[in-house]
Amino acid sequence: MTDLNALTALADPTRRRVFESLRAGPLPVGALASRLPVSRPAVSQHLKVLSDAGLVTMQAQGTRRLYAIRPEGLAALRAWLDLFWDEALSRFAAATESPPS
Amino acid sequence: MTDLNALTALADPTRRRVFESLRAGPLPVGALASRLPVSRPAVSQHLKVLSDAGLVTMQAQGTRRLYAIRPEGLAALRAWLDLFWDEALSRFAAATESPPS
DNA sequence: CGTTAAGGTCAGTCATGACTTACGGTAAGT
DNA sequence: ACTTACCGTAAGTCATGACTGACCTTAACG
Repeated sequence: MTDLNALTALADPTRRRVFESLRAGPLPVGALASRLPVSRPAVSQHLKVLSDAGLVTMQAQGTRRLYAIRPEGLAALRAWLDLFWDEALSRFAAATESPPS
Repeated sequence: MTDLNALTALADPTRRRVFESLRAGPLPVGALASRLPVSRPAVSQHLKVLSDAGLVTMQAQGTRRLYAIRPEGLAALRAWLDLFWDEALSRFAAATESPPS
């Protein structure tokens, strides 16, 4: 079984919100927590999971920690999805060449 | 927050194995259960979740139920991923046009 | 019809993990 | 040095959900 830790990391709704909040650009932990309905430690823990999954990067600025999205972390997941996607396309192509009798 | 039930459905490891086992072609529940380290009821429940997420289809054959992959169920997830992917590409393109001073 | 094969559903158990409060550590401001 | 802002970690609580065994239904086969 392929292990896609990016997938399990993004499965949690609030963690996905953290990830999506980073789309507009890097943010410190406090700013993230203020936008979300959970406490700051919770956000910290989510960021750790995302970081371990290679989905975000951290850059310290004094006591602030700027977190940013790391799109390459999605590569494996994308490739896995394309596996099924391409298969569907080839099946469709085969069906087009020899239509059902 | 975008709700991607396909993502949460595929987050579970054994459920992902069920889904992957269907890549070779449609299979009845029993055949799936025999290949996996869980009981048949467990597989049934996983198939229900996958079905609710639009990831598999069911076709009855007597008392047998043939389950097959439904690739369109992955469309929303793929589109969501491409959101971040394209953003990364455009950022890279922008950085190429105006390199950091 | 009885029997067997195939599979969905129920009820209950158990572990994983998301969350909070409390605490400790570090950097900047006065 | 004291204080304040910012953040990570520890410990503990609680709910979600994955799994199993038992039960029931439906269809094919003798």
